[in-house]
Parts: sequence; structure tokens; C-alpha cells
Amino acid sequence: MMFGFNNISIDKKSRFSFPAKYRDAFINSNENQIVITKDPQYPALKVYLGSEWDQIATKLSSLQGLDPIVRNLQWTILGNASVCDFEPNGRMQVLISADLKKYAQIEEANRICLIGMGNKFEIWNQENWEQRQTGGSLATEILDIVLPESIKDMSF
Amino acid sequence: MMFGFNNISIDKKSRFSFPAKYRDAFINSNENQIVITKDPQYPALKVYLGSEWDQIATKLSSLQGLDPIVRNLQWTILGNASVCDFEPNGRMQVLISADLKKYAQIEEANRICLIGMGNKFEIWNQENWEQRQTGGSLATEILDIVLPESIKDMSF
DNA sequence: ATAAAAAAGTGTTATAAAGTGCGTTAAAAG
DNA sequence: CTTTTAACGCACTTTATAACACTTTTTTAT
Repeated sequence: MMFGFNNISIDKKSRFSFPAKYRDAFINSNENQIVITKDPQYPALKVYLGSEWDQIATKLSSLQGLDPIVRNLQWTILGNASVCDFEPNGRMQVLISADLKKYAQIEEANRICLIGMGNKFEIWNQENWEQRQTGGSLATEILDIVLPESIKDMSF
Repeated sequence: MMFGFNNISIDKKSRFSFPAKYRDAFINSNENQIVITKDPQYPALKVYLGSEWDQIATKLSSLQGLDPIVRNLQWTILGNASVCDFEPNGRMQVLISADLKKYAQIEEANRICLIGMGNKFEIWNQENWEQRQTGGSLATEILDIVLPESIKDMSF
């Protein structure tokens, strides 16, 4: 499991490196791929380990796409996924596509926030992240949609 | 179980040492990791033993992240956790990240309050702690919301 | 269609900053 | 007075990042 907040640099070619503290966890998980895609709720990116992604993708793509909520999740999560080769023993460097950068509002940024959430990471624009953390009132954000049964047991 | 109030120093590199009186308890609990993260309600830090943390993290990360309240707790607790190697037989020293120091308002401080709460510790800025004890209210009481069922049985 | 130019992507190195380990001094406890 | 603990300082190691060089792909012009 990998946790914690990291403010890290993103170079001119749109690459970032995972902090070294996660190396052991990556090596132990035996992954050589990671997947970056859009977060379905916020202007942020999700970063999954290969095996974690396989499960999510398999499950999500099998769901009934006639349900508009499901369909939207499929578009957002599956339709924007970028699979990257990843070397836990090397520099642990990953490229972010122009499209994903735009979505997370990090087009111009030379720093990003990389948040370890256990079995996945999130990538945020720094201002957005700070605003979310300090913004206070959560009340307005509560989803007014009812989640379909099919995805209630899924966690993205 | 570890209890009690301690006013201890924090060095230039942002490290503090646990008081020696807790050594036996740490040795008996057989832990070699400590996790520091944000307190979700107050400008303070929580310090968990590794095994305690594993339980909390496993449970919390499994909850439905599409619920914004859950998501916020995940961000706060998981997304700010810093896992530290810890040697009960050694100096029992732990590093606090710049980000966590800022949250607990101990950026400038060279002393902190470390409070033993049984199976976890809290870290406070001295003035905040005193104010809290004397009944004063702190500006940032963040979780002023109704908790979803899924986390009502959790204790952080 | 081909060659040249530009852009995008990959890999390496050097340097500053951050983190770690350990010995010494100072303070507190027995 | 002796022993233990806490605090400080310094040296060493690791990590992060910017700069550079090179390769591959895409675009443009002829």
C-alpha cells in the first residue's frame, strides 16, 4: 500500500518520477505497468497499478452500458486510460499525455501533487488540491444521483 | 498501551524522538513502522502503529469513493499518511514532512506536544493544545457534517 | 513520395537539497 | 556520583531536478 502527499516536479517533456519511497512497494507488487486515466468526479487523474487496473477495467467494461451513469463512467475511465511501461528498478518515470494534462489543469504547471491513496494514486493541480482540502463545506458536493446497484461495490 | 503528555523537541531536520518511557511498549507490540497523518477534525497529527494503521487503511480505502464525504476522509487520512521505518531498540526517531508540519501549525516550532492516547498518539502545536484543554474552540473544526453509515463504525 | 525540419519521446549526467546515521554534549533521573 | 535520556551538531548518503544529448515520430514543403 502506498500513501501520502507529494509535491513533485513535472519536466518540459511532461514526465514525472514517483518518489523513491514507493520503490519497495512497487517492486513487491511485481508490476511493470501503470495506467493513468481521468477521475470521474474531479479535475484530477487516477494512477493504477497494472493488476489493479485489469480488475477495474474488466469489471467496468462488462457492465450494462445502457445505464447512462455506467456509460459515463466507462467513457471517462476506460476511454481515457493511458497504459505506461514502468520500471520499479529504474527511474519510475511516467509520461502524461497532453489530453490528460489538460483535464487535470496541469498544462502549464511544472509541479503537480501526487497523492498515494493505498492501492492507487491521484494527480492534482496544486491549487485545486489545496482548495479541495481547505475549502470547508462539503455539504454541497454530495452526489444527488443514486448510484446503480452494479457499481455500488466498485471503488475507483 | 501508551499514555500521557510530552513536550519534546523537534530538530532542524524535522525529526523527533519518542520518549524512552514508551520503549518497552513498542518492543512488545513488535512494530517496526509508524504512520503519521492528518487528524480529520483538528489541526493536529495522528500517529499510528503499523498494524493499527493497516487495519484503518484497509477499511477506509475499501469504502465507496464516489461518496464525497468518504472521499474527503480518504484524502485527509490516506492521502497524507507518511509511513516511517521505526526502530524500537534504536533512537525511535521519526521525520515529519513539511506538509504535515504546516497542517499542525508547527512549521516554526522547535517543540511539539506528543500525546499518548492508548493505541495511538497525537501531535499538537503547544498553543493549540493548551487552548483546547482550557475549553477554547479552534477555528478549524472540519468535520461538521453527517457521516455516512459506512464509516460510523470506524474510529480514527 | 521524399527529404528536411520540427516536435515528441527517451535516456544520461551533474548538482543542490533533503534525509539518515551517529558521536558528543547537556540535562535529568536514580 | 553514576546512569540514563534528550538535544544538538556534523558528516555522509540518498534523492530530486534541471540541463543536455540523442532517437524516433510527425509534420511540412517541394
